Amino acid sequence: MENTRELFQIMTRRFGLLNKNCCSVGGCDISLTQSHLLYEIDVQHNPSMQQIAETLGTDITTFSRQIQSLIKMNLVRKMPDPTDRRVFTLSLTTEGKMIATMIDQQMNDYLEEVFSFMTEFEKESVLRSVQILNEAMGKSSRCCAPVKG
Amino acid sequence: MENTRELFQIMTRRFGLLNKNCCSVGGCDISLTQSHLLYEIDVQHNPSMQQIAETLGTDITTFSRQIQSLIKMNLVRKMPDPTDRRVFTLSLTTEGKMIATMIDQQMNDYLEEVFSFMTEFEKESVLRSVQILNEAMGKSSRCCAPVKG
DNA sequence: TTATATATTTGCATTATACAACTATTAAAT
DNA sequence: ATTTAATAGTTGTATAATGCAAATATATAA
Repeated sequence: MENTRELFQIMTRRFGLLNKNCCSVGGCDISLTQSHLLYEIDVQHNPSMQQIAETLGTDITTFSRQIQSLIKMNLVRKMPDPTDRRVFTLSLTTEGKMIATMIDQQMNDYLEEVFSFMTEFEKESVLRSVQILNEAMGKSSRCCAPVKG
Repeated sequence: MENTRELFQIMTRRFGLLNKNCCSVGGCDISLTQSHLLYEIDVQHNPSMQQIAETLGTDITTFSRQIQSLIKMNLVRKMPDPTDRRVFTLSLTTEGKMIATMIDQQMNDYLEEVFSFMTEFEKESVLRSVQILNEAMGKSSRCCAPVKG
């Protein structure tokens, strides 16, 4: 009775709920979207606006405003690229880095709790599977290459 | 370098993108949220408004309006519960059922494509892992029990 | 039979989102 | 070199999504 889509539907919904809860840290109220921005800016090395917007599949105009509010919150810095004056590169401020780390920590804590209901063997298998899944989705032409409306 | 959170972050983002693309079927333009509503109404047996709203972690007032628009699109039916006149039970119309089935089919197609990049063994392992993950998240006190703001 | 709790809806305000049009800058074409 | 085309980003405007507060209707408890 449980088809493949059902399995993944439930999983993504649960992660959605998890994420919803996990982003308010240290008095700073971060939305789910914002936490994804912080995460991605942290991971990539001085990315441009376009880069992050594309990674996240967000319209650049929406993204521009999202960044504006993160700058206002003093979590993100926007620097003009010296080699191309059209481009701005993004980075986290000290405070932004701190918040990103806290969210990361909190998510890992949550995941640890989830893993506590598994055997060590199951945990390894799940981690490995997520990795495999990510790679496969990376190869797919349909995932991760957001087709604009 | 790839910590646990990172793995899951990437996975959920990719699924988010996948979902974004997969919900416009048969000329009918369904949003991601709406597809989740259709799915859940389909799965549960004549659920009440509250039931679905709670499952999805959506505020009941938002949900009320979401249902209103699905009714206007003739995808969902709302019937007064004979045993408790405060309650309305939800069900899919024939058309709603059709759309839900088409989305389900499309998602399964996408997933099949993703699986095509794996060995049969890996696929089995991934499916099993998602199942384990869902069960574990179900047991967690933090997932799936959306704590309101 | 009054008080309290539950299910749902509407008023209102806020936020998120995206398309179109704009500016500024760079790269390509001739 | 100079016009043309492409790229990066911002702002105007409109629309949709969301949620809190308050209201209505019904059910349950005191």
